[in-house]
Amino acid sequence: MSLRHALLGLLVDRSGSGYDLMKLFSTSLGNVWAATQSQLYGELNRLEAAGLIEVVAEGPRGRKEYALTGAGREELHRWLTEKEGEKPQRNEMLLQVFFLSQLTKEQSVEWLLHQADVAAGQLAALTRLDASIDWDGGPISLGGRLALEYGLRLRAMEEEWARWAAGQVIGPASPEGAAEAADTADGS
Amino acid sequence: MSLRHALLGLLVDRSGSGYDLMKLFSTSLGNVWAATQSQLYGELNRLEAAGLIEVVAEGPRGRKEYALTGAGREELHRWLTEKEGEKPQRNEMLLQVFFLSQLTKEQSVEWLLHQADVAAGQLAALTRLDASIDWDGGPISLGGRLALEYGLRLRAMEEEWARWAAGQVIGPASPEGAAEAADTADGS
DNA sequence: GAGGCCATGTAACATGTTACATGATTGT
DNA sequence: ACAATCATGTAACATGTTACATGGCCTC
Repeated sequence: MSLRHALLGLLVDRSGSGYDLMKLFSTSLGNVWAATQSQLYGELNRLEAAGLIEVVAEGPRGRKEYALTGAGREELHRWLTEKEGEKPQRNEMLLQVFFLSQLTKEQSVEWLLHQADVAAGQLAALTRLDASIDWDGGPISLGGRLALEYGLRLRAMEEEWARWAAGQVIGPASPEGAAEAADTADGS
Repeated sequence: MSLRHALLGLLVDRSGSGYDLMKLFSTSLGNVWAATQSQLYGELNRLEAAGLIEVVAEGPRGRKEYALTGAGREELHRWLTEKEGEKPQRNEMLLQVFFLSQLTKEQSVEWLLHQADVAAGQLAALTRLDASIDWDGGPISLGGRLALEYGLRLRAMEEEWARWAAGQVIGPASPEGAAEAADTADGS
């Protein structure tokens, strides 16, 4: 139930409407937590019913501007300090890796190099994002910087891993791969 | 809908009952894709209704042993070769990082070092797992090894990142942190 | 015959996705 | 007036979680 906490966190130091919050999910925050518009408005209503946020202003087009209540601030703090057990993990890419043997060696290598390219592309996108943000002393900026650095390290790791894995598939010594033996200069 | 594909993948080179498959999810495969017993039995029935698997034997206690059909094998292959757009990402730990400024510096550092310990523990667990598996020529073993290596690199990265992040929180130069200034020997 | 494992399932609920619906306001 | 953007919502469906229900088989 972390969408709830994402919303509380965003409302900590500025009030905003669902529409405002949506824009944050589509940009910076979307890199660590995704949410659809549909989900967001529903959750805002539930948060208000639970007394964790309240409407502090109403604007044109039915705009409702929300702010944290004391209870909301407490809940956010509780969530940040609790230690929880490990959550179930899911990584579709790794699931596919598990069953990579269903493909031919050539297909597997191609697949892994594609993953490397995807990771490289994500790394480039994060690098661009990094350059585009002015890291002045905003309140979210420390956390944002740390999260971004995680992303940079993660994608770099993924690219390296995928290229390494492609090498593993080809094999430390692949004697039967005669088709691609263009050069006979492999020593030792 | 990847639970479906996880089941297809597991049934590729050996038939098995829901109970058998459950055990795989609680051990090796559980590291990349989690599933509950409840979900699993439901999905098996749906897969059979869709003609992707079939009951090849019935045993005691209502045991039903499933095997892939041709259509199931095709679907698995399709899933492995399709290129899909990026899925919504969610990482609760990073979400918390985003809002770390709600804690004091001391609390933030403690929190980050705790994350480092968690990652280190996971790394140790994977290392133990690695040592316990005999990597003979099983059909799943190549994919399993690659996935495990990903996990090892990921957790190592996470630990390093968390320790680095703790350093960032303390600050490149923290003039007002007088309490911990035990040594005055910081050069430059 | 009793306890432990084998084996499958249902029900209630929470969370997330996709598509659609509705309309106000602003700028040109 | 027209389009773009602002703004909130509902409905149907898919996926995932937790708890409970039911009973057969095997070994000691």
